Amino acid sequence: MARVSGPVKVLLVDDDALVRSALKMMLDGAEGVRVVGEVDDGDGVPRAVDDLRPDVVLMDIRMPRVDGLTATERLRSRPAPGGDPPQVVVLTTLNADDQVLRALRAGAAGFLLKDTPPADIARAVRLVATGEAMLSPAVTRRLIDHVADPARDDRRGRAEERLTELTDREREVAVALGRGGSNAEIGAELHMSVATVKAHVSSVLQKLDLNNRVQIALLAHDAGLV
Amino acid sequence: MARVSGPVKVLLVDDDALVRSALKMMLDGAEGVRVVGEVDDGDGVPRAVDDLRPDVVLMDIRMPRVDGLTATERLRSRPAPGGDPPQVVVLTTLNADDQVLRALRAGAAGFLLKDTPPADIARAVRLVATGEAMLSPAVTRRLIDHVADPARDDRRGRAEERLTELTDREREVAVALGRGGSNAEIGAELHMSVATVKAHVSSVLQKLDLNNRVQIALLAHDAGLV
DNA sequence: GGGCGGCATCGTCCTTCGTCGGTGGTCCCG
DNA sequence: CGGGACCACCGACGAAGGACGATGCCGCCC
Repeated sequence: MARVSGPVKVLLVDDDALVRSALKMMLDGAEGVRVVGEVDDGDGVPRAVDDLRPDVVLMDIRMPRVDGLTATERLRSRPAPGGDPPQVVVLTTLNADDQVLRALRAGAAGFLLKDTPPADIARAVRLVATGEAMLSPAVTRRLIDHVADPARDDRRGRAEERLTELTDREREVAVALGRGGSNAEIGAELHMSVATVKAHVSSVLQKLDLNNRVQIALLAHDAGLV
Repeated sequence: MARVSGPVKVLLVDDDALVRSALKMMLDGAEGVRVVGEVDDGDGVPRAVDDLRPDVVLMDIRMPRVDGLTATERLRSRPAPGGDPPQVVVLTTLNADDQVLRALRAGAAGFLLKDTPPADIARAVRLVATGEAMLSPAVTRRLIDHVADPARDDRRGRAEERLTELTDREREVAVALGRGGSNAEIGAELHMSVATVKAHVSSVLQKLDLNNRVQIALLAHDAGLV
């Protein structure tokens, strides 16, 4: 994250020469940004990065040989031959949930759709160079929907609520069960005989209206007690 | 999400009169935005929303009586007395992970830090009115780090990987187990005898080096196969 | 074709789980 | 004080789970 001064060095990765030249023109016209190289496929990225040391890589997804997501994963996870790996901004036309997530998990700091106005692309490049992040509004929307995930959230809410009807000891047993322990292991951990563990387990089953220990374990997980 | 034409109607919520008037001046000077009201605390929001029908609420977090997050939760979850509830953009000075998440889960479509340039605030207001979303770059960064969650992610990666060494049938059994089924139920579901289910379970236990069915169920969950 | 390895299927046998009943302890209420 | 409700604890026993071995089926490779 140690950027010094001077313009942000950018590497363009896109299989379409027209797109590349448009981006180059646009970015070189912008303040504080300079295009230092271009590559026409994901497989050329590592080499270009080593040679040119860009601060930011502007990466297309769809490319013939190695796609942009794979290239991003490789780039961000490799042993960094001298300094941090460059930041990656993915630039694509399509906005699919799994692609966004995969890109961000791979370490991308930006995800822009190709309808992004030129000024914003330049701005995104400068931003990610400082360690911050920028997404297209529609992508932001998707990401928010993903983390908000009402389904998961109220699963957890309900699970927590149900666990409150348990006694302390029962809850401890339930949590230990959530780690996958056998009755014997739980007994050892909580200093009680196997018979007692069973009694607690039975009580939990009855109170929560469940059929077997697996369901207790899953519930404990949903409640986030593991 | 049915916005018609005309300027976006905005309600300001902030306990500081100075901040409100600054925002009002700034927004009324901007294209396509009009401030239709101001409130000095979260408790006044429902009333103002009913009276003024804003498209967007610009909400501070820290307020004396009812804070902005609580107000957002109430606003977005109530039975919508006529049309969709307005979109909420949270506007605050501090960028804490739990606050961001809570706001977004409550239904906020924007989260801006108070150092956001005026033009961007107006822009964010127009954007969220159309159903998209906007976050400050630093907030985006946090959110990305949250979803990327290396810990969870490679738990899942490893779980998936380990499950590949199973045969199809074994994997089916593992998934059914992940739903909390007994051997008898699994057998009925997959048309095989209890003895066969047990054989598959045993095989899975051995291949994955686990001790009991609970651990299989948890692994299946980590892998996201439920 | 014979032999070999992997898979799905099942029955047998021991281990673990879960149910049932019971003890002692605390607290509270009439 | 006597009873009732709740809790933690335990033993015994039938039911489910899990280990093991066996069978038949396929595809593969000398």
